[in-house]
Amino acid sequence: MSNRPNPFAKTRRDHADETAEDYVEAIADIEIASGSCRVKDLAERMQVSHVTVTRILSRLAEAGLVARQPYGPVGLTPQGLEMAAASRVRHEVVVAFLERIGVSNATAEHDAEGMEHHASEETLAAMRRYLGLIEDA
Amino acid sequence: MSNRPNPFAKTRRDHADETAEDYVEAIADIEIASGSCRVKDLAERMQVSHVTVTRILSRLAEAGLVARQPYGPVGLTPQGLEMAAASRVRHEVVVAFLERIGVSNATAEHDAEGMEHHASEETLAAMRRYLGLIEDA
DNA sequence: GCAAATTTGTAGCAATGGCTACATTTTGTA
DNA sequence: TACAAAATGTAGCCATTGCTACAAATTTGC
Repeated sequence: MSNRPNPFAKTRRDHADETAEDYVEAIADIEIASGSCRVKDLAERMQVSHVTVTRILSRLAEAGLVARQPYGPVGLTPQGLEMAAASRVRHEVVVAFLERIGVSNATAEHDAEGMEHHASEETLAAMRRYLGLIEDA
Repeated sequence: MSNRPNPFAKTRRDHADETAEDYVEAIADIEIASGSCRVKDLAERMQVSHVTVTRILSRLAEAGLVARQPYGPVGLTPQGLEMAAASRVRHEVVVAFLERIGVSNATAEHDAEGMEHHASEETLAAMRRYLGLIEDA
């Protein structure tokens, strides 16, 4: 049909949460790749100024996701690590799924970055099923 | 692998453009469903206050996507109609695709609302291919 | 036709995320 | 060690998108 009363909405509400997930995931990646994560690393990765990174890190620190000292490296709290793990799983599922249907790795990585925040558990389950990661009907 | 240098980024830049597409698409839908679109209709649909709608419409009007007069109905310019058509096509592809892999209609509609803005042409092409809408390898 | 209800507009506040410019701290190196 | 370079922090600006509260216009209903 053509009607879509309001099945969606809310889509543009939780950008802050998406940002938190993106940063937490990036921090985990950078720590793994480089041993430690610095503000500069995040600024390069997110392609924003170090100022923006600093402000967002402050908010994440208040939220208990990130731990750090002035001029020091950026670390994740247990809560942050948990979020990073969950984000990573979702990211990898979406990337693998896109690649499976024929999308190049580069595009899959790019698109997944934005799509992973909007894929519900039901959709992720469907993707896993398609990938053969689970067996149920 | 574990490395994702910066293949993505930019994801959280163009929220304003996403908003424009969402509103333009909603306006087209509402016009079709009700004959005309009012500020109040958009407020209900987007689940925000009428104030937010009014301000966003002002911006869209400046951008040449929307045409309207004070206290009057909301209309789309030719440019707005074009954007709405493109958005609708993408939306329908994503919804149909999600349903095809086993996602319920309600969830497909919901998830598509957020995902459609992050699906590149390459990914949309892969979805169409999967749906059998195009034939090329 | 006029009062009440509904709709829309405007003012002004908050949070988020961009930025530049400038200050400060740390690091690296001569 | 001392100075230069690099990395961070801070101040302050802008745009976007939420909101409530209040004003004005439009529609409805009697």
